[in-house]
Amino acid sequence: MQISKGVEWAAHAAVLLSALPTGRGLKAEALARYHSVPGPYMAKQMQALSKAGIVQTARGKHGGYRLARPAGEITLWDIMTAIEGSKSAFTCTEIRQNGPCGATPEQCRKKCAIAAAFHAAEVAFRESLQAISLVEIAAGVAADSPRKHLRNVGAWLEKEAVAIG
Amino acid sequence: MQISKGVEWAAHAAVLLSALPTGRGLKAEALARYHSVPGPYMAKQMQALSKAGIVQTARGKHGGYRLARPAGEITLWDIMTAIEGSKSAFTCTEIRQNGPCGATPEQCRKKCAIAAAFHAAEVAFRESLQAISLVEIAAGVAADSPRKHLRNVGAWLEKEAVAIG
DNA sequence: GTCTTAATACTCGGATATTACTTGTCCGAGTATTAGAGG
DNA sequence: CCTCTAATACTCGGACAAGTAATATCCGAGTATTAAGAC
Repeated sequence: MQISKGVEWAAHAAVLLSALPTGRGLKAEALARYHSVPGPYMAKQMQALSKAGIVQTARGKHGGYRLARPAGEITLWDIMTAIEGSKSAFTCTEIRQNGPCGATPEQCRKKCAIAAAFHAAEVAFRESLQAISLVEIAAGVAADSPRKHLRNVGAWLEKEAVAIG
Repeated sequence: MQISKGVEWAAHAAVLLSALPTGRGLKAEALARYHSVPGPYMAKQMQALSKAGIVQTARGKHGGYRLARPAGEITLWDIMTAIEGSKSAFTCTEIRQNGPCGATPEQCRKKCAIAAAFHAAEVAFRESLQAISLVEIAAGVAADSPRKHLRNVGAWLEKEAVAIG
């Protein structure tokens, strides 16, 4: 039960992109530099977000990443599944069918009770994350930041942002 | 985000132990044989349950494992944390403090908004699992099993069970 | 001066090593049985 | 025949390899710029 570190990076990167006006973006190297994380691995996470349709990309000299849809329509669950994959955390190997008292096929119509309990818990986890979009995250971050810090971030973004149509 | 296979095995083993009357238990080899899983690895999971205080052990010739408390007081969350450890799935590395616009220490009084959202989701996950005890699992399994199968299991348990004081 | 074109510089994308962890296995520590010898 | 003792057989407990996935990295594919050359 371990969430990949890439999820954290991708989430922070997405929040940063959400601070940009529509039509502007950042290149992978800038996203990595902003948080002082290894550039190539950051790029790998951004590729995953791209394949999941969360960010749009532009190649070439003025290339970079921008959000593919409004920040309010991108949840933390979207980002997590983009990086980790959408397979469920608990995988039932149906060991109830094994051994001297193995369950008969007709008993297995219904899902194994243990698997069902874990899947219900995962649903609760998913719904909690689906309730949080980049907008709420950005608002929370802004509320905790002094005005001076927000100005610094704004200036940095203005310097690094590129136009992506 | 992957739950160890050992959690599944330990959960099934605990449910099996809950079917025994108080004061009786099973040895690790029997638990493994019941589900046709590798014996030594099954034993490893049982050791984890033992260290977590979920099962009591007896060594020696008539050794084995029995539940340490009533099945109604053992939840799936207990079993999962016993195997996987109780550290949270999302680890915040505080990358918001890095880079050219790193957050100042006073901003970090409050938890990072992203980490807070993930931890809230984990709480929902945990509470869902804490609501399910071995009793509910056993009841669900029994409801789906034909009478004949339950008799087979009962006979097998009677044959393999050992007395553990 | 203007248009075409080819070279170029800079970006993303996928394939490639390295490390950490889960999975699977082994041998030593510990205890009730039990066989045997002595009383 | 009973009791004490020591050997024994069987269990759990922690230490030890093998396989797999996460982490970190590199080089090739693709595009806007741009500079040169022809008209």
